[in-house]
Parts: sequence; structure tokens; C-alpha cells
Amino acid sequence: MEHGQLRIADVAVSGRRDGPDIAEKEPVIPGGPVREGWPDGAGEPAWPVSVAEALGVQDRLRPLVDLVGPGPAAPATVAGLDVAYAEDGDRLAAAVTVLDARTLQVVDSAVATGRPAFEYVPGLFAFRELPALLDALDRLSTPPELLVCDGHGLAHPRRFGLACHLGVLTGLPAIGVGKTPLVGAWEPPAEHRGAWSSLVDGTEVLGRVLRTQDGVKPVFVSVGHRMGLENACAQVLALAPHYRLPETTRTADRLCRTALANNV
DNA sequence: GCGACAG
DNA sequence: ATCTTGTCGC
Repeated sequence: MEHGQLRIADVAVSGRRDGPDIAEKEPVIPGGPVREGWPDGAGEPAWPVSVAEALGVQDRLRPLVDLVGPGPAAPATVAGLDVAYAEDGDRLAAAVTVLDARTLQVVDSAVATGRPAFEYVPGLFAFRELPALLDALDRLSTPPELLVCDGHGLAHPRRFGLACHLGVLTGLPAIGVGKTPLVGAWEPPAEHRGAWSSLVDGTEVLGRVLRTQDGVKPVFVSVGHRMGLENACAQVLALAPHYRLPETTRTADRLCRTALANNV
């Protein structure tokens, strides 16, 4: 599956490298951009290398998020994405597993290895894993109908978390499922599976705190792209019939870990 | 000014 | 994310 087939948005993904403030231009990753052939804008770098550039990228892509689409009510295939890091944090493996939405069986999968593409900065987390995740998506034989991301979507300081970024870049419906909160206020939902409470920032609803199993810690669900919050939660519940996390993330997690262990 | 802070 | 020991519970 080529980037073209994924319909990577034809937009500038990077930030401008020329700026007045020298201090803010310091590369976050020594050596600069790590990805070649990125669908960058005219004359612009392949990937942001500083915090200032990354913030600029988010600001530019944020308007491209589709908040209208309710999303597929009954997707045939759902993909889970996750990344595992080596102990030294020098190497990583990204995995995508595609499940049959009805049987929850893995019908396709792919792995890509690489290096973290950015320093870990809360709010800029996506820039670390995106290149490897897109590489893995490229290796699938068929595009999935929905992406379930390990991290937040709209529940982000600038309303553009990993799930939004991945959704915009691929054009696919995407939802974010975080294990811990990043932003927003919330109250613990009732103890039973399916119970939820709103994750809010003032009057703005960022997502939902959803209990996927009786008595277990809830997960944080937010819209990524081309999905409605109600539908997103329904999909997550359907994907988590027995465990706290959706089967999509569980299978992807196992795949990238074993891949990392086998140096594959 | 001092914490908090997806993975 | 990753490192860690035992422990509580089904």
C-alpha cells in the first residue's frame, strides 16, 4: 500500500526552518530529519527537528481534521497501531494489526523498525512515532477502514494528538485510546463496563473516560478524524469484550514487542 | 513560582 | 515507553 493509496494529505507536514529565534531552531534529534521522501511542501524540510517547528506543523494541520463524519457504523476491518522501544530508547518497532471487526481475528499485519523521530515532549508525542507507523501502514496489503491509535486524538493541548495527525495524513477514520489522561477534567465513571463520563475543558468536550470492563481503570477515548465521539466509544467497547484495552492495541502491542526482541 | 505532562 | 517483586484475586 503506497502513500498515494492512503491518500496522504497533500499538505506541508513540516514547519518552516527559517525563523528569527536561533535558540528555537536547535535540532531536537542530533542529525536532523530522519525520514526521506516525506510528502513535504515546496522547498521545506522532510520532518520538523525542533519544538517550534513541530508546533507549527500541528497548527497547520489542525484545521484539516474532519469533525463531521460520524464514521463507519460497522467497519469490516479495524487496525490497531502501537510502538515498542528498545531499552536504550535508541531503536523502535512500529506495528499495525488489522482485525476482522466481527471476529476480532488478525487478518493482516505489518511491522517497521526505525529510530525515534523526535524527542519525547508531551503534546508532541506523535512526531516520535509517526514515521515508523506510516511505514508499517505502507506495508499492509489493504487499507483498514478504521485506525485505533495508542494515544489521544482531540484530547490534546492543541486538539491535535496522534490520532488526529495519523487520520489527517492517511485520510482514514481514526480514534484515539489513551491509557492515562493528558489534558481535561473528568470524574470517574460508574464501575460497570460501558459506563463513561465526559472529559472536558471548560464547556468543551474533549472525549470520554470509558470503562471497558467492570472494576478496571477506564480508558480515555477521543475522536481522531472522520469519527463521532459516540461511535468511537461504541467501537472501542466492541473491540474490548474481555480486556481493558481494545484487541487492536493488544495485538499490535504484542507484534511490535516480539519484532523488537527478534531484531526484525 | 511550582507542578503536571499521551507513549 | 522501559525497569522492577510481590501480591491480591478470580
